[in-house]
Amino acid sequence: MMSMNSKQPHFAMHPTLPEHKYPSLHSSSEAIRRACLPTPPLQSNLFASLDETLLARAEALAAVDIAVSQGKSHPFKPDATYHTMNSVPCTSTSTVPLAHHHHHHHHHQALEPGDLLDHISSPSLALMAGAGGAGAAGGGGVCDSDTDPRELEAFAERFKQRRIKLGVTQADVGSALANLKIPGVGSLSQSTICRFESLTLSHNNMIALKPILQAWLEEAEGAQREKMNKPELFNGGEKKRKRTSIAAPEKRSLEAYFAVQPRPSSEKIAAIAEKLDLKKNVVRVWFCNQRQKQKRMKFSATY
DNA sequence: ATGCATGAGCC
DNA sequence: GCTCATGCATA
Repeated sequence: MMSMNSKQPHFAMHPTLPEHKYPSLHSSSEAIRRACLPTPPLQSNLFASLDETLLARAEALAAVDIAVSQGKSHPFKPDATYHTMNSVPCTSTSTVPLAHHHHHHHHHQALEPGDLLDHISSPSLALMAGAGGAGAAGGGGVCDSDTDPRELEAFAERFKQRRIKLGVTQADVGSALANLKIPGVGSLSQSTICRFESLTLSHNNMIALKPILQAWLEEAEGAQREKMNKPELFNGGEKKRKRTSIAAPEKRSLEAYFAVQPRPSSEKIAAIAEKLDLKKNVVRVWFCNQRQKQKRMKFSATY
């Protein structure tokens, strides 16, 4: 039990595993999905022309899309990307939570064919059968059932319901985590709690957060029971970041490009940025976020 | 609930 | 420059 060394400053997911997010079940389709992605290393040269073709087609599609959608041209300067961040770590007050630890495998731009086989080194692949029992040392051990997408989904749902029953908001949960005093665990934002409940996090992220939220839930329910038993004792009771908004027409174009080339080179990003009149960095980040979005559990259709 | 962004760690 | 975890701002 507890294959992953999930403890460490925070929770370090796959420690030394070379790659691979989806443990067992759907690893195959995941692998297939990735395998379908183009862009092997050498592609730059060999496929340069092909790429251009694809790009052109995407552009054409996008152009048509834009033209047809509405005569409306750029409603405003999308380039208004303010990095207006005052370098001051304003909210850092309680934001010293789980640092980001990634092991980070790197399929670079190429996807290892080994994806299909890498499960041979999977950590908790062993016994998946007895999923039911799930002794799961509540402490933090990660047993097989913890990596089962269905179990995660079920837990997320139970979590939300019990959280609501406790009359606690997502934001409350996030800040309350810091009181758990779990080494390496600080607070989390409402966003993250929300994403956990809606499964819009990566599979690994879900696995890492589950034990923490489970610990909070158990403690919160325990505390409430305490109150129930002794009601008498406990009665009563810089500049901000501006979010860039990409207009619908531009967004449709980006999606068209993405469908053809999810990982455009720096040059292509620049070209796209110019055509859409967006800042290059905005376009780059958009692609990054789009890729990340594809990896969210919810969209990892495989089970 | 979700779009755009930052930053860490790695290549 | 990428991935990944995460968050602020906002619809």
